[in-house]
Amino acid sequence: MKKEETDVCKNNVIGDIRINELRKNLPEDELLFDIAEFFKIFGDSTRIKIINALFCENELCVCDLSVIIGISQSAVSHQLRILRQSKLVKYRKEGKTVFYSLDDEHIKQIYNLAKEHITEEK
Amino acid sequence: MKKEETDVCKNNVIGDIRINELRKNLPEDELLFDIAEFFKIFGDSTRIKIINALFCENELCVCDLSVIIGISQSAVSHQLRILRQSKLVKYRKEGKTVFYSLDDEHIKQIYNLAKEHITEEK
DNA sequence: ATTATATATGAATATATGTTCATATATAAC
DNA sequence: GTTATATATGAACATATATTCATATATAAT
Repeated sequence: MKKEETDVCKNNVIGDIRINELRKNLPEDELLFDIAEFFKIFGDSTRIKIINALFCENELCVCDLSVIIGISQSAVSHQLRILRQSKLVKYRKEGKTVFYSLDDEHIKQIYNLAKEHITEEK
Repeated sequence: MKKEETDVCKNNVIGDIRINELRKNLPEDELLFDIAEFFKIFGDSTRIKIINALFCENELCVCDLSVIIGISQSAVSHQLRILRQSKLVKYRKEGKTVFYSLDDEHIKQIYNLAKEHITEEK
C-alpha cells in the first residue's frame, strides 16, 4: 500500500509516475480558481446583456442601460458593482448621472469567441 | 407621456430614438442567454480543473482525473456529465474504463485568453 | 430649504448549483 | 454465478447568487 490517499481506484491507467507529474505541474489551485471566477462573471444573462450593450454604445448611464436591456435599475446597479469590482467596466460621474463603459481589452476577444462558438453550433 | 413602459427615469441621455434602435438591434435574448450559459460552464473550479487536466494529458479516465485534481469520483462524474452535455468533452469506453478528452476547438482559445488575462493582471 | 432624480446598497427571499452519500449499472475477474 | 471494480446518477443538503423591495446618498432644480 504505497499509493496512500491518492488512491481512489485501482485503475490508474497512466501510472503513478505520470499522475504525480501532472499533479505537480498543474497550475496552482489559486490560478485555476481565479480563471473560474473570471468566467463566472460572464456566466450570467444580465451581465452579458450589460456587456453586450456597452459594446454597442460604448458608454451608457445606468438608467439607459436599464431601459435598453429591460432589467430593473436596482438589479443593473447590483450587477454593475460586480463588473466594477472585476475591473471589467469603468465609470465616470457627471452630475447625478454615472456613465459606464468597458474597461478591458480581453473582454471583446473572449466575448466574440464565445459568440462565434454559439453561433457556429447552430 | 409617450415614453410609456420603457421609462424608468427621466434621464435618457442618449435619446429615445437611439434607445429603441439599440433595443431592436440587440441580439435576441436567447443568444445572449446561450452565451451566458456557455460561460457558466467554465465558471466552476472543478470543471476548470478537469478542462485543464485534459489539456495536459489529452485523454484521461474518470478515476485518474479524480486523483489528479483531487476531487471525489462522484463529483467529477457529475461535472463530466455537464461538460458532456455541453459537448465540451467527448468520451470513449474501453471495458470498465471511460476515457474523456476535450471536444472543441474553441475551448483552448477561450481558456488561454482567460488565463492570459488573469496572469497579466497580477 | 424642499423636492425630485439618479444611483447605490442592505436585507430578505427565491432559485440555482455543487458536493456528498448511497446505490445502480456495466464490465471484468475469479 | 459471485465478487470486485469503474462509472453514473438520484436525493438530500449546503452554499452561492440574483432579484426585489425599501431606503440611503448625492446631486440638481425649484
